[in-house]
Amino acid sequence: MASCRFAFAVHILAVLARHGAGGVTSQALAGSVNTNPVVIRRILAQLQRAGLVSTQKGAGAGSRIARQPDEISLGEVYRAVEPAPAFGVHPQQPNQRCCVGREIQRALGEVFAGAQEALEQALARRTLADIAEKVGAAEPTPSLRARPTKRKAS
Amino acid sequence: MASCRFAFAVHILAVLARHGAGGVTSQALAGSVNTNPVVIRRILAQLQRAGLVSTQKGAGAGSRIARQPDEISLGEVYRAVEPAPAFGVHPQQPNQRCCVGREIQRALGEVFAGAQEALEQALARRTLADIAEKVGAAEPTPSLRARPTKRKAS
DNA sequence: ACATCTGTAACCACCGCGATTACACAACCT
DNA sequence: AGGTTGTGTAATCGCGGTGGTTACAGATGT
Repeated sequence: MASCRFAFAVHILAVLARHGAGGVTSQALAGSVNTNPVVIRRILAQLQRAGLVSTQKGAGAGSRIARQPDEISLGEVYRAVEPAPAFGVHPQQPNQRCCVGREIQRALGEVFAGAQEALEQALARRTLADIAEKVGAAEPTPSLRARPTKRKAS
Repeated sequence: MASCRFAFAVHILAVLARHGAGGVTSQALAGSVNTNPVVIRRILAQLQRAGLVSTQKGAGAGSRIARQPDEISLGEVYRAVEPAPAFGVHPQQPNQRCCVGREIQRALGEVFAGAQEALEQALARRTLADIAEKVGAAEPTPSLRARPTKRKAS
């Protein structure tokens, strides 16, 4: 799993948690994450499907968090954004004439399932509130809105 | 982590565990995994560096397992073969003018480390002997060797 | 010497991902 | 209604990683 979608999703939710009821546009979120608004909207769409976020369209629109931050576990966020399993198996079928090749996939499947389970349980023990707390010591973000030009990282 | 190197590595070690002291060539292993011998040798090189396997070069060469199967945990195999962490972070630096952007990486780092730890511990609880046991119910593999060279009781 | 097999470099094709552009649609405002 | 703003989504591009393949030097037993 080399994707950073999960990191982006947690970042987005952390910003939304800080803003509470105030809607935040994808462009503003893109400004904080430092990426393109479309990338944000793609992740936002996944979070909507999972019921973690609600988005209002049209003028003066924006997204807001759909639940209390302490009721959103990072395990949920992970599953919302990374539906594929973290482990890959043989791309080609192993040699069925070899007894190892015949049975290895089943054996590996059990191991992978156990590891995936452990991973998700570890994530499930943390909530978005834990993240927001670590981040929230500072003052509210100034000038998240109104990013007229697209500039590279400072 | 979409790579299947870990699956290949476990497969290779399972075959070696079955063959015990008899050396198995990369070509024979490739026949069981159903891939190219070079792919096998690449993984074999990593397993050698980790001290899990010993290889003899030259004519009539081959690889054999370097420890008892019940003393090789899958966590070791995982670390030998997948040195990179399973979680990716922001490819670009987040916006440092946003308090979330400033702190999110540290917060995510802690979470990721915990999840990675849980994953590796889950793998560490299984050994190669567990895999070999699930696989080993059947009879020894016939005709794993491709070329009619040395005939070794398999 | 010879045959065999490993180690490694080099190269290719493919896939997934993030970034970007473009455009249709929705909602709010005057 | 019309204009403005912002979402949803498709299409495309470039990049990096990965498995597959070929090629070749070096090691080693017979």
